[in-house]
Amino acid sequence: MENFFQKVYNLVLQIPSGKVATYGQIAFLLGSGRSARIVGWAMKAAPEDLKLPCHRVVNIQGELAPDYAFGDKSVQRTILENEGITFLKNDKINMKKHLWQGISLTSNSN
DNA sequence: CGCGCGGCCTAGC
DNA sequence: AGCTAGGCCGCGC
Repeated sequence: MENFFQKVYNLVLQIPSGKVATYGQIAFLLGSGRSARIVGWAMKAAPEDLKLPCHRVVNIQGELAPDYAFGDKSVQRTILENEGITFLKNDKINMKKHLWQGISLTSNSN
């Protein structure tokens, strides 16, 4: 039985390069759309050895994590750009284009 | 072991 | 567009 955190890690690890997911989406997939905050906490509590692509996890507005997440917003942005993510002029991720929809409807194997 | 708070959020006012 | 309130779980005391 995995904890909520473990579930979060599992989902986040399933996010492919060039795609991004929102905390709310992940939380929803976990069965709790309100627990998006826990997802965020899971990021900070995520062990480095998991190589959790927390940079692919952003809020629903497409904004990057606060500066204290990666130490600097530019870092996360650079990583995402390297992943193929495109940004809007307002420094937000183009959610319309890169929002991860890998699970939701297709196959709920997990 | 139990209560309390805080958090990379979200929706509502 | 900015702030408050809200539901959830892990960690600290």
